[in-house]
Amino acid sequence: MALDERKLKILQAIITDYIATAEPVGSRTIAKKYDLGISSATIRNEMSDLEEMGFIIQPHASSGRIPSDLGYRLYVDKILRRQKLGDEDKRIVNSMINRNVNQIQYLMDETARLISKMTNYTAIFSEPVVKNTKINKIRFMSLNNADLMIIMAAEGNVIRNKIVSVNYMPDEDRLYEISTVITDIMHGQIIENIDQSVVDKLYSELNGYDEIVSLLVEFIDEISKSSGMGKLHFSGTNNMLAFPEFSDVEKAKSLFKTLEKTDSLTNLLSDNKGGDLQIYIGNETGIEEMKDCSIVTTTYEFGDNITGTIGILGPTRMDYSQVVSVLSSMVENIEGVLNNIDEKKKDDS
Amino acid sequence: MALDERKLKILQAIITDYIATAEPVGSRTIAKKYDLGISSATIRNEMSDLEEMGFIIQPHASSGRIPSDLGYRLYVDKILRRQKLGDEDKRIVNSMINRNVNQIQYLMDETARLISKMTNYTAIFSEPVVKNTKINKIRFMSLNNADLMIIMAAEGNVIRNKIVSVNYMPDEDRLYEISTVITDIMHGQIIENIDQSVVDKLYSELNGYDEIVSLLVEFIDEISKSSGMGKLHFSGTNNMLAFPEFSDVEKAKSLFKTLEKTDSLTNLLSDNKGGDLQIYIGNETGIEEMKDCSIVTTTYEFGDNITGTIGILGPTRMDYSQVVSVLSSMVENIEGVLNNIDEKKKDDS
DNA sequence: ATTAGCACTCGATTGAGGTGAGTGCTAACA
DNA sequence: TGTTAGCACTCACCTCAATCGAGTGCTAAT
Repeated sequence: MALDERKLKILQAIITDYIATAEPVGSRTIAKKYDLGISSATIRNEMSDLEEMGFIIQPHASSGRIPSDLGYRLYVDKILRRQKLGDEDKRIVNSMINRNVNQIQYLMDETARLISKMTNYTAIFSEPVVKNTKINKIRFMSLNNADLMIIMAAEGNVIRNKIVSVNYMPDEDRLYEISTVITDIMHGQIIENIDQSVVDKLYSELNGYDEIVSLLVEFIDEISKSSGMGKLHFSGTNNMLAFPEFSDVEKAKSLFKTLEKTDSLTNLLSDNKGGDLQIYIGNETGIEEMKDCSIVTTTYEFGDNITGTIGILGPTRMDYSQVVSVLSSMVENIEGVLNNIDEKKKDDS
Repeated sequence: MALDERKLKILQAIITDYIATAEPVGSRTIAKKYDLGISSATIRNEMSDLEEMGFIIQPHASSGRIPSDLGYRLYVDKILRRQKLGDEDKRIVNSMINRNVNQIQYLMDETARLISKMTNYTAIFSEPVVKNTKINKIRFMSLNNADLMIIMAAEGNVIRNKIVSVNYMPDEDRLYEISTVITDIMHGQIIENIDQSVVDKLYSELNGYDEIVSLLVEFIDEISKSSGMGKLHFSGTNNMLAFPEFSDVEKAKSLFKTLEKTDSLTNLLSDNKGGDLQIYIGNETGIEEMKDCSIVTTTYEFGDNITGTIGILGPTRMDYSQVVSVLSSMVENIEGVLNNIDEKKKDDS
């Protein structure tokens, strides 16, 4: 059985309608609402074929059809075309991004909020991963005579800090000198690749400050060991409650629980090895509780390193065309900003 | 009509049962389950009185009674006695707190998570408020030749930082000198009280660095102006979905929406002017969407300054005795830790 | 190949009883 | 005079059957 033009059009009509209504779509509805020039009976025949091919499903005999995961997949692969963002949206995105050029964390947070507002789905992003990036500077700041804050700045203004307790606290000037020495040694080093030779060098050049060096090494170690992906953040999870798919509180609760223990989700997101958008439909997510959900992910990067993943979570009947266009424009914009920072960094002495 | 011992006992039985079941409580249930030595008919008479006095409500004629806001209020004021935490809980709390002694933000976050886990309600806390506290140190860190990070450490290891763009970037040594001068001027100043004379002093002693000084002043200004209360954080909002009160998705959605726009909630929390626990029952919250919820709040403080509020949100029929005991023990523990930090600070030169 | 027509299916809605938990009232009792 | 047993009554909720209607599959005509 061939998947001709007409079948595709009918499938598209079913998906479009189902995205809007969340109700099974019948042949008559399509004949009336979508101007295909054929009667409901013909559509019925075609639908019967589409069902046999696995693109649509009848929830129960004698009800309309809903798209299957495979149907969405076909839609995404064959039919979906990227739309451009509207002017209004563009304006909002730009103003948001310009206000936050300096801090990636904020930028991502705001981006997620914006995405969830624009799409009414849930935005997910992983914190920028630091371990693949280069160290820029290390500084110390004594908070009192026992607590010392270690501050690390990495590529792209990514900041990490930790407060540690020390037995012996050097005075401020000495701390500054130490941090200068350390920065000299570590500047430009890729965090993950720091090995014993670097550590040895730190110890030998900073004789008498073994305590601080060992705390620093521990700090770097923690960052390096932190799982391949940063912590996940969500925005607009409440939006999920608006979908009839989750009008059953039990279902909503189980979804939220799944979102909370993030490991499986983290795996999913880290699956995207850079490059283009990735779309997981229904069971393709591999997560039982998300069989009625789809996730669209993409990565944002700068320099030579992938820094994080960003994605949109919605019901399987989500408006893929909107989601794809929003997501890709956002990433484009973010990367523009990040690369600007990157340029500036390269000028640095 | 007097509120005698027996009426109180009946009220307590109604509340206890309703907390457990979320179902209206009838006279026969009480006669059977609670050993009050009187018949259901007598209880009915007493319940009729209690209703007349406004402590309980009949959702519809001929159903059991449920406690009114006033009833819970009476319960909280007259009947409630603090319980002690169990040993297991104590162990968990202590190990959590010891792992996080250094960073208040983390400490609060973990505390909230713990509270929501222990109670199955929702924990709320406001970020420590900095503006009433004293500045400890100011440092700068150049990230590249255009971006400068300003770091402020305040009392109790509260850290704030901001990345700003500068036209002229002094070299590292000079930045260090500048920060030393600034710290000399500002150390010990209460953020909110910084006035023009201090600002003038900064400008005059740092001739030639007007740009950086003005950015610093702006930064301090932002912190000082930031509303009287820090950003709100939640933990365990999903727990609310488990309560039959919110088995209607619409209700859950409206509650979550309310939590998102935090202004009214912030007002409520900041109402607690230090001191003891405060309990808002149902409409006492003054928030329409929370008429079925109660909030128990308290403040944690150290030094001479109130630093933040922490609270528990649950349905009006929440287990007040548990909530109160958990909350007060947690705060006791937190304050123990914070005051330790404080001690250390005082030793600082 | 397409369409109109028709019988059929089955989920959703509606309405009528029935059920049971609970009340209020009254009269009897200690 | 406070307490209790008994009884009629109320009302949310459940169940079951009838009905409705959106939708299908099949067949025969175009």
